[in-house]
Amino acid sequence: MAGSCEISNIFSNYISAMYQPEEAQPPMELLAHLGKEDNLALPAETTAEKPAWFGELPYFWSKAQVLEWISYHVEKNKYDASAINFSCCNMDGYTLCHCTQEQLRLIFGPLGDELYTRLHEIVSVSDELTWIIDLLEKEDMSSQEIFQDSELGNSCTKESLEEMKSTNPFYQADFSYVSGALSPGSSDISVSGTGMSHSPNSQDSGGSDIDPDPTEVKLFSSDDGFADYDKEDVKHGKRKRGRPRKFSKENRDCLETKKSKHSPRGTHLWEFIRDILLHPELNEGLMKWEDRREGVFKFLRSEAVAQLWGQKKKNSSMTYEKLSRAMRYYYKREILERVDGRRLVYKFGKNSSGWKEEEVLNRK
DNA sequence: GACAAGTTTCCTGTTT
DNA sequence: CAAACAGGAAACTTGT
Repeated sequence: MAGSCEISNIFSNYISAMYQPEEAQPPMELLAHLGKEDNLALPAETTAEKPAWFGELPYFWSKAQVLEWISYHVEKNKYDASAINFSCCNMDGYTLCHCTQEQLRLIFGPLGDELYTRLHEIVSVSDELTWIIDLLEKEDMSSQEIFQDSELGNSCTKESLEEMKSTNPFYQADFSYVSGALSPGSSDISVSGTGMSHSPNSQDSGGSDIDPDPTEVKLFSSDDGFADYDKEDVKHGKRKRGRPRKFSKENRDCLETKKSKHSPRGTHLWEFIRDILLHPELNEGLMKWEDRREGVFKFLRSEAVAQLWGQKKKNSSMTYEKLSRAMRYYYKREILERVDGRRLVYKFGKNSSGWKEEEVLNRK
């Protein structure tokens, strides 16, 4: 997995590149819409000098940003910092996000609860970004328990926490090492893998036609109960046209964990595609630029991309065929342009944005 | 509840 | 022949 700084760049890049056209939402607003001015927004006069952690999601904070964030809350709460074991604060945002409330309480005492709450308020705005976070999570899933992540070089190790358990007066409860404490609803997809994790193969040999990759597609495939609802009906003849209902609202609510009431706008297919292309380090050979300047790109593993899109939309029956129909609708709106004679190749049109190198760089 | 936007699903036919 | 492309038609989801 990439270092956290790198990911942090990816992330800010992602945020800034995202949903720019109509919404024109700068990152600041993205976070500020939390509305609670005391948890994020700073006093008006300080906003010219934003703290390092502001404007980025905690998951991607560096150690320095984490420290700054902690200091901010220590100060804000007039908390007696002498009670804090700062040797345990040497963690990056990734680690911080994985701390349970108990762990934070263990490290920070009563302030831990406050930190936990604040942290997750910030994190909860990241719903629209969770597909990337999910990918990162899954990439990491196999590799370690986060507190042992030598790459991150955290001094807040499992051992040190264990040790604190016995010595720290704040310690009250058991904790597990990985809590998956990201934004609520971020992982209700319950995937066991995207098929993207560490597949050094990703036959970039120019063809998607080898796409199928059955093992991989199987990984995507659904346990979520929506998947095959229609196949039977199709076989047996009549089936309503168009998208069938999945479940009644009640049933769906039972199956899904809580999700923010209105899923954020900006989850458009072309943006999803663009963002995959903008983060080759994350897309692991799903797609590639054919002509970066011109915005020409190609699906390398079309079915895998479709599955990923399906995951994002919680629709496990997504296929490239359906995805491509949606892509074709973009021709009329000039979000995409046709590329004749080339299979699986598309081109961004004049009504798309955020993919050009200048645009991406300018927002860094 | 109506409406619009953006898909999603299905289908038939064509091209590669 | 299979896979991809094209587009019409209709249904669905979500936000306003």
